[in-house]
Amino acid sequence: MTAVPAARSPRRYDPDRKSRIVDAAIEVIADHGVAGTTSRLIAAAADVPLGSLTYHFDSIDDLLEQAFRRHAERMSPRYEAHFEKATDLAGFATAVTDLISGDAGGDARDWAVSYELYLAALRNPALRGVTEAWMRRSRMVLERFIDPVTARGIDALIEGLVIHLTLSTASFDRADTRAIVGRFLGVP
Amino acid sequence: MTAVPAARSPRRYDPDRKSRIVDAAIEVIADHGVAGTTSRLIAAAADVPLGSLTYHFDSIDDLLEQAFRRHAERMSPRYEAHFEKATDLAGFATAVTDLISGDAGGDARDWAVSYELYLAALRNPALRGVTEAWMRRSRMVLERFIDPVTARGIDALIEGLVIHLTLSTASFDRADTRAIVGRFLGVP
Amino acid sequence: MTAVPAARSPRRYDPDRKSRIVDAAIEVIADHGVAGTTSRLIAAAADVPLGSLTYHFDSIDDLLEQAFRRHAERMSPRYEAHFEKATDLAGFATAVTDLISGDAGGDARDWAVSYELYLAALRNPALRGVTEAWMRRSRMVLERFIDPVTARGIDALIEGLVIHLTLSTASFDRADTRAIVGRFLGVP
Amino acid sequence: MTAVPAARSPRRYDPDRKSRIVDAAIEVIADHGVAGTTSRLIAAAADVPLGSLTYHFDSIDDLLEQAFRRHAERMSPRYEAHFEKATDLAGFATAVTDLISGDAGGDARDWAVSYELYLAALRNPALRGVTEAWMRRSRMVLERFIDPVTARGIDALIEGLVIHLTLSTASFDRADTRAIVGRFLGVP
DNA sequence: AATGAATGAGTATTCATTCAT
DNA sequence: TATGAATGAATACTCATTCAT
Repeated sequence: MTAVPAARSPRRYDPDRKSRIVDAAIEVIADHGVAGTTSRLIAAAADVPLGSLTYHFDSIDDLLEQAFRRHAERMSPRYEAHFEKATDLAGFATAVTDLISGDAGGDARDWAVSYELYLAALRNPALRGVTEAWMRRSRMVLERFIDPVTARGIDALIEGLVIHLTLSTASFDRADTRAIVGRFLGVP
Repeated sequence: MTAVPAARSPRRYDPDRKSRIVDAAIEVIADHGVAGTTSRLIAAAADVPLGSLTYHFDSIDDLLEQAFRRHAERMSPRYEAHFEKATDLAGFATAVTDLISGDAGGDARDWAVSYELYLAALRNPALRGVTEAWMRRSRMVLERFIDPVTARGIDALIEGLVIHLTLSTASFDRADTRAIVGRFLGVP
Repeated sequence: MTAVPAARSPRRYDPDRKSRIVDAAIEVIADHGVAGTTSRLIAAAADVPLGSLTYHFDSIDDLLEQAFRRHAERMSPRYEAHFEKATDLAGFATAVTDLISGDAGGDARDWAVSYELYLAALRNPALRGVTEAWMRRSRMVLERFIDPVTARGIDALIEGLVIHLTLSTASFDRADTRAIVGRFLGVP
Repeated sequence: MTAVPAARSPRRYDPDRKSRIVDAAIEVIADHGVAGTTSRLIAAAADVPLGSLTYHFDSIDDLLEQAFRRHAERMSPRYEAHFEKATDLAGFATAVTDLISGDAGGDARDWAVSYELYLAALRNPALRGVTEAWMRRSRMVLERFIDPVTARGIDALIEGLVIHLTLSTASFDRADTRAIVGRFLGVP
């Protein structure tokens, strides 16, 4: 006697839905920043109903945390791979320069999510673990080529130069970047 | 038993109220981040009624922009003053180290606001002018001691080290910082 | 002495809530005019929480549009039914007179909503379709008895007389109305 | 010792400011409707400070009432003048047709304000006097040519036709209007 | 006499979250 | 298990009006 003859649920058995939501959250953070990220935007990006979010996650903060965690865990291997082929200090300097100049895989969106993560971690201790792990892994890669203190310096240099590069509208000369890196490493 | 008319803060005529609101906004950004900044928080921090905000500012975005602008304009002179006393390259290296180690005036809150500004500028072109001006002034200070390319490197190094320092729970050795800076400047 | 938790209307599952809100909006427009219609008034009239309005409607303008649409669609059949029983021109003249004098179903509130619709349509093109459809249907009814040009005249006459009747505090003689209508139709 | 050397008040001695505000209110009603009319819009239109409104008027309702009153008092003489030159019934029919077709002075904005007045009067008894006076004067003009009952009919006919003409996107034939008027007056 | 700064009640709307189904 | 309707606190913002100057 009821009108609708069933057949509506368009997505039964959707095993990696939870994972897809996390990916969607990363995209939304990249596009709108944490400040502009809402449940609705994430649900829309993941193409799932709104209720699905609070079903799979305790809260939106929980979801954001998982999104940041995944982002960091995804960046680390890329970072590592980027330095894989470098064998000597000159090759390392080139790899660092590539990374800063954006010739590597990581694009502006990825960096933006990373900065969102940094800022979020500043206020949310639960995210400190994520940033610490990320920094530790990055530094371990760098320490394959240089001593720990210099690694810390190079790490910071990369961070700072990418930030300035991202913010600056003025063009940035690759040769300058190479010179800065070379100067720091003692590799002209 | 009826409602107490009580101390209705009779704050009429309050000349620099607008300015106070901008200051309050900077404080709220420092405490809660842009993502957590609301009209109510700012109004409470400035001790003004809610309506006062939209009377003095076109929108909350307008207010945030003015807050960031003031923050940047307040930081620049401090930055300049910090390097005032340095005369030679060794003194400069010490000043840079002081700045990074937080031995200078700028505290963690100031840096936090700066990073919020960076992130906001990433999405709001209106703020690009603010970040550009800030970076230009900083670099001009550094160029009193070193060539433009090196200045760019030191600028980035400061940025990156402060970020990592701020995020890291692990302690950071001042001597290490000095070593990194010295290495970059060729001042052991 | 503490706040009474009391009868928190546990109205979950309320199938035709959306429809009820539209009806409530029509009532509020009738009572307060478009100028005095607010979300809160509509929500109160429909006995739903405020958030329910923007859940079901994109905006209050969207809701008003749907309310006007429904009003027009509700009036047309009544209009048609009113002329159902008329068979000749004399009967038609009587029906027209009844309509104007308020002896028909439509009451002053209905007319008020119609005028609100007219005024709203003057500024909101999206409502033009509603008024056009309404006028087309009304005229089609009248054209069952008279030629299109005369129908246009009678339509206008009804409109104008009802407005004046509604606004006038002075009493209005039914015989006068009948005389006017008869004069126009050539039915003494 | 104070900074600003006076010389600021750009509008001292402004005797008909109050009158100008009333005119501005009429314009704002024409442009935005009563629903969209605000103190700020009126003040801006009159180029006076906001405080000037509540200085000269008890409230915004008081101002609106005066605006409507002036509008009606401005329309009546025009209405009268429009029929001045008509001498016989045929000339009268032409004048009525002109009025409806918009060939007379009154433009769409004036009619819009009139309808706003009608609707406002429906809910605000204070405005009834205005609409009554307006209708009385209009009818007196018409009664120079026709008997009171017919005048009432013609008055309503004009009202209704103008409304429909204003709302209709479809073009309206002047000859049709003339035919309708002629039919009513018995002037072919 | 005149005003612009100030106010707080009110506006529509957004939001993360709840919950009956 | 999964959802979409539902919620109410919170959001930014508007408003007519007040009032110290």
